[in-house]
Amino acid sequence: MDPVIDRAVTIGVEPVDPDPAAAPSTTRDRILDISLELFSTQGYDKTSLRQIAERLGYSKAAIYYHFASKEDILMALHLRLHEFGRDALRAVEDDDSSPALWAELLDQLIDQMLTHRALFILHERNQAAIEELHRERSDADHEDLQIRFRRALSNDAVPVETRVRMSCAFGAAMSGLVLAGDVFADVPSEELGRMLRDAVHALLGEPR
Amino acid sequence: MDPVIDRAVTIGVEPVDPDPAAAPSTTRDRILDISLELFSTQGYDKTSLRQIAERLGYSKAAIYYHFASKEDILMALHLRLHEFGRDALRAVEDDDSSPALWAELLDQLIDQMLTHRALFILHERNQAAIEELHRERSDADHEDLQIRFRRALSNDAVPVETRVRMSCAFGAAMSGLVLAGDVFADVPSEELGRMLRDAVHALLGEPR
DNA sequence: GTCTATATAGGGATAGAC
DNA sequence: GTCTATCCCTATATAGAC
Repeated sequence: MDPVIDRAVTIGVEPVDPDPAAAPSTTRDRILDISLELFSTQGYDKTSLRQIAERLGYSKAAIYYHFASKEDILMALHLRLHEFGRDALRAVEDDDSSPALWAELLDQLIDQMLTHRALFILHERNQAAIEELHRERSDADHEDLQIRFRRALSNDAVPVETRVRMSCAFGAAMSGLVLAGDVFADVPSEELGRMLRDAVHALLGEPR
Repeated sequence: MDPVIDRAVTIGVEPVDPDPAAAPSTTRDRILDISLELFSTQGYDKTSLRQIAERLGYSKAAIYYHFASKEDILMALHLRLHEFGRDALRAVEDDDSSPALWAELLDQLIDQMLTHRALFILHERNQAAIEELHRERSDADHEDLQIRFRRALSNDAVPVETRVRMSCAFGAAMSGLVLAGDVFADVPSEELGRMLRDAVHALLGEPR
């Protein structure tokens, strides 16, 4: 039984950061944190394992004890986000994708975005790499958030005008990630969150 | 005088597609079109020159006759977008970034986005690579659109609430690119454009 | 649990024949 | 204007010592 295989294969979602105040203790978590930072700033493809290893203080090969591949690191980070999104997504059910529910969903998503900004930026800036992830591994029951969002926007029971509005509301909520880099960095999170929710409701509030 | 160097260095913006109906005649244009397709679907980093050469029907090295590097291909595509954006950007001046002007700017941008969808998706999905482009080459007078947008959003003369709204409006206008892949593909462009403009004006129209 | 050393492949890029 | 052949480098990943 090679312990390397034993651990590396285990990339399930572990409880995310039991104590956020404490610095990451385990090597595995440190790898994830360093990777998150590098991936979200330089991009996944431009970041090499050598670079991660340098920051880690260990050798490159050490990473392979904790992760079976570079992609597995990305996958672990992706699952983190997925975990946060799952709660928010419970609200929106397949048969009822009303604007009201959508607004509720976005409210929660805005909170998640503001508290886990780096994680969202990672996804925003590395869409190609993330999609590649899904293409290769039809990962059992792990159904992607993006797919479920798209399904909601495809629901023919809802008029197109409304669905476009829903899409716009999503774009508005996430707009901080795309264009504005750190433009609104010094605006307190609560305040920014309020403004974003206002915008979302301006788009979805009165269905007309 | 090596003709290779002579041409490869010339990556200026040439008149984009004089006759859109005709298939691209020059090899250079074919390279750009193939690259645009591959870059925007698979991502810039995941696309190799070998792959482009295959589709082209030529050998890998042939590409180097037309472009000095892989990055130069991306740069040429980036300049295409830049050209389209320049017109729209003439409206928004540095000293006056009012919501009204911003709305006007977005109206034009929505049109550009709908007619040059692939080009926008390329930028949306390869932000990391594009930024790398700017980091290396401080390309003379070529000032990036993104930077100018950010400057407008940083203008302290405008209250934060308004600026966040402007950011949201931008996100709403571009929302089709991010989440929805081809969800609204069968909605006619004019109709979709109208809906998007509606959303933008809902966010910026009545300042409160 | 971490390291060294190494294998292997694929990438971008060059030189020069045709 | 296009192609072949080749170089060189860096990246991921493996084997196995400590």
